Parts: sequence; C-alpha cells; structure tokens
Amino acid sequence: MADLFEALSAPARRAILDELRERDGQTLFELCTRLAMKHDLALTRQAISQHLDVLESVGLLTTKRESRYKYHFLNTSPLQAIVDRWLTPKGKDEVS
Amino acid sequence: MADLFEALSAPARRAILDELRERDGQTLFELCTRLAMKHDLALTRQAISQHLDVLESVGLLTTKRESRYKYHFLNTSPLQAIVDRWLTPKGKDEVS
DNA sequence: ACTATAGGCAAGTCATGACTTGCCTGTCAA
DNA sequence: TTGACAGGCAAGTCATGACTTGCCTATAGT
Repeated sequence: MADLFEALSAPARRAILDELRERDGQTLFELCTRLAMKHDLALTRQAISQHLDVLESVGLLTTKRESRYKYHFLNTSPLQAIVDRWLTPKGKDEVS
Repeated sequence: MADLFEALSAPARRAILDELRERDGQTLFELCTRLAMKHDLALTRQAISQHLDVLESVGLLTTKRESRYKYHFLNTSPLQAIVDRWLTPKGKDEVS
C-alpha cells in the first residue's frame, strides 16, 4: 500500500492516531485495550497490528523496540502534505 | 460512502481536486479531457462522474447547473478538519 | 525448565469500492 | 425535427483491503 491517503481511509487507523495523540508511546496491547474501551473499537490484536504496520509504512508513526515491548509514537508531519497540496494559497506558478 | 477520508483515498479523486485547483468551475467533459492530458488519467466519463458525486457528497466540491452544463467548484474547507484533528497543538483538554 | 506475556507470520474469508458497458434524458443549433 | 453534445441511471465485473483464525518466536519471571 504505502499511500498516506489510503492509510487514513480506515476509521480504525484514524482512531489509532487519535488514541496515540492522547497518549503517545503505547504498546500494541495497550492500544488494543484502550481502543476497545474509549473508542468502541473491538478488533483483534492482529487487526490492530496490521493497522500499525500500515501507519508506520506511510510514516504516520514510528516505533521503538525495547526488549519485550514495542512502543508506538505518533508522527503527524506527513499530514502537512495535505495542507501544502490544497490548503495553501494558490500562487500563479507554485512558489516552488 | 460520504466519508471525507474515504473520498480522498482514491488517486483519481485527488487528481480531480488538483485539476480544479488549477482551473475552477469546469464541466464534466472539460475535466475528462484535461485529466487525460495533464494527469495521465484515462478514465471513462462515467468514472469521473462517479468520482465527482463522491467529492460533492463530502462537500469537497459544489456544483452549479446551467441549462446544458454543470460546473464544478472546488471547496477545500472540509480539509480543515484534518488539521484541527491532528495538526493543532494538543492542549490538555481540547481548547473546545 | 516451565509458563505467561508481548509480538509476528501466513493464509483464508468477505465486503466494498473502482471502473466499465449500455442505454436513456435534456438542451441547443441547423 | 433531426442530429450533436452534455449529462445521468443501472447493473455487472473485478481487485483489493479489513478482519479473522491458527500457529510460531522471543523475552521475563518463578
């Protein structure tokens, strides 16, 4: 896949971003439980894991493995591309 | 469908937004030809039309029928939701 | 050594969205 | 009124992505 917009198209992945925004650096299991609780997201651990893979592949999150645990960190900078693409004033010949 | 992110997930639809940003208020046929030319987008008129329906349903474009012609106008304001959701500084309890 | 915990790999099901083809409606010009 | 042009409706094909189930690896604790 590896496409930013494609990655954002799944509600579950957006919920993950929301959740990480509230509490950064969670592990897979933490995310599973908290998504089920606060976001009414009842998914398999596998499903969440796959979503995390996608999000990481497009740069929306970074990970850090530490012995048994793998922590997930939100990175919203790729989203800036959206702003740059359509939300900036036009300018006859793109400001380069 | 009627979901902003879902709408953005199709490359063809993003190309349409790009094209309308360059030249607003185009008709379906104008879009067809210009997309084929400048964006290497070889799609049926029907395909484009369906994409336009989706984009309109999520508010990314507005239309104005005028006798034989239907003009399409870009509206990027829904995209602001993305910025508000993830690109704004956090704030312990959402600035409301 | 054994068990529990955290995570990964792989294959399979299922639904939905992208695109096509075929035909129909409406408006303008000769 | 006939033909050309702009657009719409509907059904069908096809691929891909979301999610599951089942099993495997690795680290830590007792």
